[in-house]
Amino acid sequence: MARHLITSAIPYINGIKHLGNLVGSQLPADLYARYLRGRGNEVLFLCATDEHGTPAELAAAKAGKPVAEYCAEMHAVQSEIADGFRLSFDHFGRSSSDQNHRLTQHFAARLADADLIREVSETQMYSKADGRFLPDRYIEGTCPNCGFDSARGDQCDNCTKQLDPVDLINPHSTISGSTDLEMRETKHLYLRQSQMKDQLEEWIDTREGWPVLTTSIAKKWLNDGDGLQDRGITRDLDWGIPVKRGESDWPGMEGKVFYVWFDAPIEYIACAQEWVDAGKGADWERWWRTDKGADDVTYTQFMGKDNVPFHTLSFPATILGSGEPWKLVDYIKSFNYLNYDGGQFSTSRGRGVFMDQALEILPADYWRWWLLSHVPETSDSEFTWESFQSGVNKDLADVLGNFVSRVTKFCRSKFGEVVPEGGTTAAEDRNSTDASAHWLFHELQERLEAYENHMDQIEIRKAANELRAMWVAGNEYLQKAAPWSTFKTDPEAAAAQIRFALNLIPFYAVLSAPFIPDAAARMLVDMKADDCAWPATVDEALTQLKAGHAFTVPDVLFAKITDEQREDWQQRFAGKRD
RNA sequence: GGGCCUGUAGCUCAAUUGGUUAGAGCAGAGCGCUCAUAACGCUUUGGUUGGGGGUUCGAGUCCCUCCGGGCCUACCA
Repeated sequence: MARHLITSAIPYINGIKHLGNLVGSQLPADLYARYLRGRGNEVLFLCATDEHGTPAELAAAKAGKPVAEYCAEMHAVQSEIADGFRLSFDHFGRSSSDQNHRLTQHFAARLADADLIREVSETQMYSKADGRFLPDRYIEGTCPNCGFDSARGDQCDNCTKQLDPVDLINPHSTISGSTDLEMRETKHLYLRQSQMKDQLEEWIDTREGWPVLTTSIAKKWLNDGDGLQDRGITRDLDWGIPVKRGESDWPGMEGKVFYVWFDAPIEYIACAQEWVDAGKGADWERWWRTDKGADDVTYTQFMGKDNVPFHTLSFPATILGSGEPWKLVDYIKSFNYLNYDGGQFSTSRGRGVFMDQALEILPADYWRWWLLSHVPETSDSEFTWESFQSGVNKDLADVLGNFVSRVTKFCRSKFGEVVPEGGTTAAEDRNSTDASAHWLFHELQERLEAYENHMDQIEIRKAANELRAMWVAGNEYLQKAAPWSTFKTDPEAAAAQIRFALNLIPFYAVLSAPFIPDAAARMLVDMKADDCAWPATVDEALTQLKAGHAFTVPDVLFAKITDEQREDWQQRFAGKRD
């Protein structure tokens, strides 16, 4: 039994995430975790909320709440929604946890001891009215290059020229609108990533089979311009992890906190500690310390492409630089973006479907299936209501749901709600004469192998295609075998055909559970087969339900999305979130 | 500006990394079935692989060029 550590990029705290965020890391990570657990592996699947930084402070202020209280509330909200989507985290932690405070300060001390941190004095824009230093993009003004009047301090959205906030004409704070700004001197800690460039590059170069998206972004940062740059890891904020060198004060750094991108990945480790402290596990070090049992752990990270530089460079620099035997990531699965109906999902403009709204209108399985079968693996992909409706109705309702319905109802009407006796199926006896059953049998063997291979490789779309093809094969079998006409002349043979077909239901349920866990669970419950495990072989799996085994005809597994619903939702989610 | 990715059937995507006649699903058309959620199955229409040029016995795949889309560019996270 192999051991797998899986982390999803941690979602930012300042609001409910949209479907694009969900499909870019948490959902595929959950699919993989469920699959590996299903196959009997030991899995630790961690996620958390990313709670520090300027946007969190501003969101809290807007909500009129202390930032700690705001974050606690939003964590609870995000946690509940994650449950709603059946995201099977072993623990959903918080980057603001005590554990992360201590660990982040510990890493900073180790890096300082290794001479990988330097102090830099610099000037930054300070807003007196806001009482805070402002990140460049929170300053707006007129672009000195093109005259655009809402250019941000980091870049002009109109002419794309990179700017410095002092270049702006008539700069003002986007928070208060105040023009009372000044450049103030401040001191910050920088992680000397440039010192580690060769080490990081060698590590990247020796990773095998990583997605092009992952390695190309990493190489770009390593070699662009003057190479990998040192990175500021502290900020002048109130809310965050206080800058300390381990447990000691850091002279000159009073009142400052670590930058979120320094402490957020460390939360992956701290989260395992939270998991133990919450009483859910016994030993976090055997997952994270290669000197304490994590040698045989396979660690896989999931994230959107915007997170790649931090996971391929900054976080490994932190780990390698510490000189301690922490587990490094083995495989980084990164995703492109999901667009919404011809444009981007937009949190700020309320465009698209947000996770809470999605669950209000349809069960999690609908979203899980469509999103995962259209996950943006090779390029950006697009959500449209037409595609969603047609994908869900066709795949889930017509192909899978209706299969379950037609088999169980036919059985009930001819034999009762019990697996019928008589004849032999191709799974029970390779010498059976049911040619169509033999066809199905071989079809499923091939498809199952392909499905497992794709899931092992985290080729999600391809895996979804194979799974769907197995559902289709069940319908093909029924059409070939036609038990409704067999029954008229040879009820025993029809009984064998139906027994064979009934066995497909728990088989499908187990294989489909990573994609559609709720429907899979209902299928198993109704078939009184909740003890079914991942199939070792197809013939073994298809003889699970023996003659005489009682079951219940399931309710409709997936109601179809009507045209009226689709049009209604299309309108409702086109504009502003209410 | 620079870099990376991308462009394949009406739509969404494949194509074992240069190797037979470019394949699936959806949508469309025809036929069949009547167990089932008006569901299912079979057959079928549909392509100058964005344009042009080149390398090669052979190019969707490699090179050049043009056109379109996207992302990143280090102080949002």
